[in-house]
Amino acid sequence: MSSSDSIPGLPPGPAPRATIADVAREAGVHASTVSRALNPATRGMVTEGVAQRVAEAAERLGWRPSALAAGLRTRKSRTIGILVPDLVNPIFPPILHAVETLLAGQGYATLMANTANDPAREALLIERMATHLVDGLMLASAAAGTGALDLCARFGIPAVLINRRMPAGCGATSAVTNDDHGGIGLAVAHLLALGHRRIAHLAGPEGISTAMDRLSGFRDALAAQGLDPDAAPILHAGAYTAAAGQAAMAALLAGPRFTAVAVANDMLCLGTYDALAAAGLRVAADVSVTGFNDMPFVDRICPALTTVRIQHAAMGRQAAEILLAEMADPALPRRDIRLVPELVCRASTAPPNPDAPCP
Amino acid sequence: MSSSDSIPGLPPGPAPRATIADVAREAGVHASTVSRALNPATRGMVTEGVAQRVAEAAERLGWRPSALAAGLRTRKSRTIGILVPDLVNPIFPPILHAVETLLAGQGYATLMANTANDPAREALLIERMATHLVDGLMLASAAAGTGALDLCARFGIPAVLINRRMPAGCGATSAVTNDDHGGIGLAVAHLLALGHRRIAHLAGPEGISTAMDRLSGFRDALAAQGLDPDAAPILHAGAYTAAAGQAAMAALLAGPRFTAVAVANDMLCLGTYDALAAAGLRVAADVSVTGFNDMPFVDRICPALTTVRIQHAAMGRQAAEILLAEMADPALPRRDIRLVPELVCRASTAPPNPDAPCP
DNA sequence: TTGTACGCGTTATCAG
DNA sequence: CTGATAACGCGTACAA
Repeated sequence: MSSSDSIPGLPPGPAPRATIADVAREAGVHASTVSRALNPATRGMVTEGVAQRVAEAAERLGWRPSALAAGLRTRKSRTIGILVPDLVNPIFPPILHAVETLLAGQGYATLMANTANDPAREALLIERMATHLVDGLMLASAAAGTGALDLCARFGIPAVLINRRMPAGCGATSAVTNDDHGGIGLAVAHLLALGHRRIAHLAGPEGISTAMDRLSGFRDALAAQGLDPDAAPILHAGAYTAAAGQAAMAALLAGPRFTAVAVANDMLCLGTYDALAAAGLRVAADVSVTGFNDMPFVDRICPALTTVRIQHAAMGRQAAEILLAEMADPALPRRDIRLVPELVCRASTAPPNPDAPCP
Repeated sequence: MSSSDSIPGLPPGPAPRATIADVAREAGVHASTVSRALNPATRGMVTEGVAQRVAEAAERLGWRPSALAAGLRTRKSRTIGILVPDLVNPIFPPILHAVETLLAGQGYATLMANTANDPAREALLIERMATHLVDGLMLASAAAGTGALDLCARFGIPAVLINRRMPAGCGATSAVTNDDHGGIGLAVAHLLALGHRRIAHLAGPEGISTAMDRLSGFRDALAAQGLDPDAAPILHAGAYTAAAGQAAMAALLAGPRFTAVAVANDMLCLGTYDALAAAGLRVAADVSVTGFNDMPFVDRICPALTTVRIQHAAMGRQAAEILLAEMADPALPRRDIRLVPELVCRASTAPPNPDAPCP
């Protein structure tokens, strides 16, 4: 009975896919021999001549192993999932790109999904990935607490965090993040060196680890220079969006005076530029602005943004490497990688202008 | 502290996945009944009470169906693949985002991969997706001919093209593209209305359908106004990158004079800006520039780019809808959707300046 | 070195 | 309406 016979009850598929049994028949060997001959790990168990015959037969029939059948047997899908909050946020594509490239090189397929920062959606997607038996999961979106990690644990899926850390104590998961604390310090040091003393901080949304780390880095950097962090104007934006940045910056401008602002995120800077323009202030000339991320094209905006560059690609690559390593050996100690950022000086910062308008 | 670190009574470590047989035992029915009760399509075949008991048992055991086992049986993985040339190119994230969102809503998982515009890599990735038994494939990267589509046909995988069309005659595949021909016409009409008569075209790489369509649209738009297309300076960039744009623009500037340039792609415009600056020319004031795509943040560059806006998200959404429809009914006629673009006027275009320097 | 036998978890079919 | 049974395609102890 040939496997290409139509199976009663199943719709007549257009493609009569060859199975391992077909290859076995074609090569004049048994199916298990085919399996051994074609699996690199077990090729040694078979005679050179047989291996060749099998390979030729497989080629002739255009046979492709079914990852589903193999996975069902091995409990491994050679598939890895990655969850990002919002693909349209330009910091994620480079990460995703690096991840996919590395995983593809190791023979893994990448299952991608957007959570839209919605915990319920995130949970649903994780379940779906569990259903698809992903071998590992990369979370760039675990903003809303430990729910996602709990799910991974329940499904027994190895996980790694990207650009996010859980609160201290929940350290059972590796994370690859940027050194946000030190990064914002670079920006503050730069502003101080330019002569600024009244520096504001436009912080990210409360509860997000990058926002908290950058805020504390900002305060510590001021304190290190003998300035009082409590005297600095500080405001949290509602989200990492241009609109939220504009609103927050407008509010900041209504408060105590400052000559420079260290912003927690490039996207917020776009709104910051708008708010300054609306207030009749010039970036750099009247108020210096620093960003964070060095996302694509901020070197092209007007004026070019001085910002803290994150190693996006390295982040994705390292996270993927760590995940693969922990999949191979779950007993491996968890890691907490902080990549070191770098300040990129452009045109949005300048010495304080004593003649600047009000703020 | 995680809530799931230990379930009392169960051994810690790798999660003991429940199977359908466990649920059947728990609910006191047969495995087939469980399958029927939990599958929305067959729920009607079981008693209400039984369905409820089964659902509860499944919930109690935390059972998740194995997509692998189900797929092995049904020959459907509820997974769809999407190939993009380069995730870092900002036109793709919105497309991918829209695709994933729509597919997720229909219960599909999205397998994503970068081809890096490498046909060999593309072929490998398609094979891998075939291996994973994707139910359909979306190709945003079929630049190098019909090889990809041949593979899909051989594996019997329904496919849809995004932002790319095959040469006429290869029309066995649906495609969702932008109306590139008409789109560049909008840009040319705008430049003509401003008073420009010597308009150049910085074209995209030869052999890419978007580049060819935009080029012919450019020529037709000139001809429609009684201008001679053959007199217009035209040069192909080597790739859709800023660097290629800069090189091509520099070459264009060395040729016959023009007061405006319709560029085939926003990314090329970035290089165009550089080349103009290097030649001591001001964008808009000396040479008007139009782009194509309206990719993120070109409204923020200096000067803000006048460009042709593509409906990226709609492109992804429509393509996904078409793919799902054709998967459901392969006999459906193939479609060739052209989305209509829109001109966005910003600051990179102005009336011709008679006093401009040389070009 | 190769063949045999079985199981991975699910669904389709047929019998009751 | 439900139970029993047989695939789906492959990997792998175990036997030969």
